[in-house]
Amino acid sequence: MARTMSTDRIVTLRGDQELVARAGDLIAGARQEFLVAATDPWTFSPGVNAAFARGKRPHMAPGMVMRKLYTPRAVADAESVRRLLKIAATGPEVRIAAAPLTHEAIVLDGRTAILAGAPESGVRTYTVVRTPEVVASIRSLIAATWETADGLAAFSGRPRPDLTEESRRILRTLGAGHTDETASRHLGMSLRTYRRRVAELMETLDATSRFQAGVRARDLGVGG
Amino acid sequence: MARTMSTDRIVTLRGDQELVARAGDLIAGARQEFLVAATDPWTFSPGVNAAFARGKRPHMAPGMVMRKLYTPRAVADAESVRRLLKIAATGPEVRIAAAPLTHEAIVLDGRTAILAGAPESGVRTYTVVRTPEVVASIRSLIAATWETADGLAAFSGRPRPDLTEESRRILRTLGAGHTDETASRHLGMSLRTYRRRVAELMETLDATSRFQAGVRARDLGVGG
DNA sequence: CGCCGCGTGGCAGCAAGGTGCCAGTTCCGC
DNA sequence: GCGGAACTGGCACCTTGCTGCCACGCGGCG
Repeated sequence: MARTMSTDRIVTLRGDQELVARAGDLIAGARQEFLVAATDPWTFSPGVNAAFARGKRPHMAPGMVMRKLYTPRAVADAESVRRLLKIAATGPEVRIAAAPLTHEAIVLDGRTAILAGAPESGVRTYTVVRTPEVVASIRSLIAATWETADGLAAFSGRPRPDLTEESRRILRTLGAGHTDETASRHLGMSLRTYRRRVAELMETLDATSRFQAGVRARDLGVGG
Repeated sequence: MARTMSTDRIVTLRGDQELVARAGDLIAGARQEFLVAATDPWTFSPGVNAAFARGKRPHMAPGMVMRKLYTPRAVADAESVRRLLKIAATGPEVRIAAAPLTHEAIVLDGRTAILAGAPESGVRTYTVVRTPEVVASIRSLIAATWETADGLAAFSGRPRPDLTEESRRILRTLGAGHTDETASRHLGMSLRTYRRRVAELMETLDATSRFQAGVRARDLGVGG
């Protein structure tokens, strides 16, 4: 029958100090998975960065999944993008969701969720949840948003390579799924030259496999 | 200081009957907003439809926002799409998120969340949450997923393939530009199995080259 | 128990992709 | 005309990707 949860499964903390004091070790103790969803990397700063400063930082162990999901606000200017790229360089994956994430959320190892609430009379509140169903739901929703979010690359202001008409034609034949053999004949050039073109294209697309090249090409709007 | 939530703010219900008995009025009582995130319209059926059958159905009042968010599985075949279109015709907005929503969630008027958990010994459990921060977070995440989800119109044509989590992982490693060798090791499977998976994936993507598969994968929002 | 179906992994062999090398051609500018 | 840079295509060789075949292990099922 209906069963009320034990009270320690959900706790509200008031202010950053209390967050650090009560949840710092929790955050640092993440082992397999560390998910963050927030508007930008500075939202949590007052509290979480204070914790991080004391070494209470989740360790980037091998096999650890560390994902940070932000809103477009996090890439509003070039400076912000640079800071994000620096974050990404230290290990975590970073993506930008199209929609605003008004409430920051952290999920630790799929077992604990830390949810930021609106400030009450100037003091930020944080809710620590351990109820399995609730944490699983939040984790699932973050995963869904993550899935449709763009990688940082789309925002790093990397100038999109300007492709010649021939390059576009080659990308189209590649996208058509032909073999190099038939594609080259179709384009009226030798196999050798065709492959040379493809190699050059992959260079400009910064791709190391044809699959990756396909993804990148699609991002540029060609290939389909 | 730390404050433990009052115990009635989070309750776990066991089984559909209990859901109907204890939360039926809650669901029917939604006035401004009714959000559902689930894999497909039939996941909740045993419990919620039973409640609906007794007239405990949220009323489509003017000004009421009623949104139903499903996964690609909900539009896996033409029959399912038809049923969804019928649902949409009665009022609610329906969208399809690219990613799997493994845990069903309902949010009522931004004040109450009902989260489905995994069945325990055959009995489905539902967790009713009223903690404001938790509900607000879940609502925000559903909104973010909703924002990037596609309308039903995009699917009334051909059904988009329903990819498993493993498939997504494989597409991501492909998109990362690894060789099969390193990719398979990274995913902890043999080279042979990895290639088998890739072959299967290319089949479902209807691609004849890896480049083409990359393009198709990008169209589905995975691989980057 | 044996038998099945099923998923996995190793191996072999082939197909496809990728590249260094060199010869031939074209198109400059001197 | 001459030399050289730039581009092309053929050849050879290697890597990578792809798949058929078979063996092994595992969980039902009679």
